Amino acid sequence: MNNQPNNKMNKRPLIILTGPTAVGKTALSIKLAKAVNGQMISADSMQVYRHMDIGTAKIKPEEMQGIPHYLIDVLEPEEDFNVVRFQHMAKEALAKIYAEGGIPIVVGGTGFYIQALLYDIDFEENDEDTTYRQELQQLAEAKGAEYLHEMLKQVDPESAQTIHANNVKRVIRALEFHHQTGLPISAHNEEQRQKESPYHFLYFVLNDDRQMLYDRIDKRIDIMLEQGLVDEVKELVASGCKRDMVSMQGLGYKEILNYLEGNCTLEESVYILKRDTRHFAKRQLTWFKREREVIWLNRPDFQDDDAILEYALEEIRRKGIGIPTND
RNA sequence: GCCCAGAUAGCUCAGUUGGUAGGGCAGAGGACUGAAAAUCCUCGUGUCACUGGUUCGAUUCCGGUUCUGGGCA
Repeated sequence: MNNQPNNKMNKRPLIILTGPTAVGKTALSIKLAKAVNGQMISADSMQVYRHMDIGTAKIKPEEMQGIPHYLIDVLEPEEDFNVVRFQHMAKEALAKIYAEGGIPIVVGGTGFYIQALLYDIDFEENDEDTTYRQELQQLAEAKGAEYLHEMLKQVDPESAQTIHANNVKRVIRALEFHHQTGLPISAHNEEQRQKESPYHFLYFVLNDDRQMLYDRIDKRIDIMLEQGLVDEVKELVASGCKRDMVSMQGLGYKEILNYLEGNCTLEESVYILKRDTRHFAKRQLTWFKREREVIWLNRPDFQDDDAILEYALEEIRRKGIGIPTND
């Protein structure tokens, strides 16, 4: 029955539990970890930051129920965070979990990070010298997006074709990549796309009816406000956080910041926050839809979380990932 | 009760010097390989309130009706 090549049997197990924001990943992840002897690795670009609890809907220590969580509360809001850093830290966590004989569960909604870890994408490490990037940024501001896109056309016409001129961030990265390696990023990406995962994995995506999801997002934001989101942002500002920091790009932070700076009323900023969070959820779903080998867990198909868990456990057993039984 | 102004896409409005209409927002779809909770792309037919009339033809002009604002008694 098992016609997988032998090397696959040597791959280490990895369980991913993701889905759009506010779908209920955290609660399910705890149940899953308990059933599987799992340990959490957070794939969330904002929950890494300390002092950002309410706006990121971060899991509370008591909710962890003793299950180790990696990559939560490990950086100060002033620090930069990105995929490469995530990849490093996540790999370290993986090593520890494997050493202890646990099963890693990657939980979080940042699809790009999950992909980077799952397929061990090579980002062609270079020193964190960002001067060229800054130069390009200034160039874009001074001469316009088209100008940069023209530059890209010269060195990497293929990328120029796929990357829209208005998408300045990606045009800059493509130029930077070429500047650092002398190679077109298009070729590099194509190469990475072929990669097979080094893990024996299961990729679960928890989803819900769209309207349900949107209602839950609205409700969750109202709760965040009640819990003191505005004060949380005020404190961050008081401790020196500025809007150009990576952490302050998080939903809930940049909008409230806008209100605190007097650019709009609180009501307006909450309206925008809800709307942009909905848009974000949609973008997350678009990402997961095109990922390979994904197992969808659609809430309307199940009675409750326990039913979802049962189904997920079945899949895990079928995949042959060891579930130690305590009974 | 009278006068005035409106009634056009889910919301908010523009427009048609009469030839059945379009922005913004919402919403939907997509891209993404060192900012990713970021960044970017694509998608708009709706009894133009209802009803008579004028007209080859009315959402557009005229009359009436209903509703919504505002004003006057």
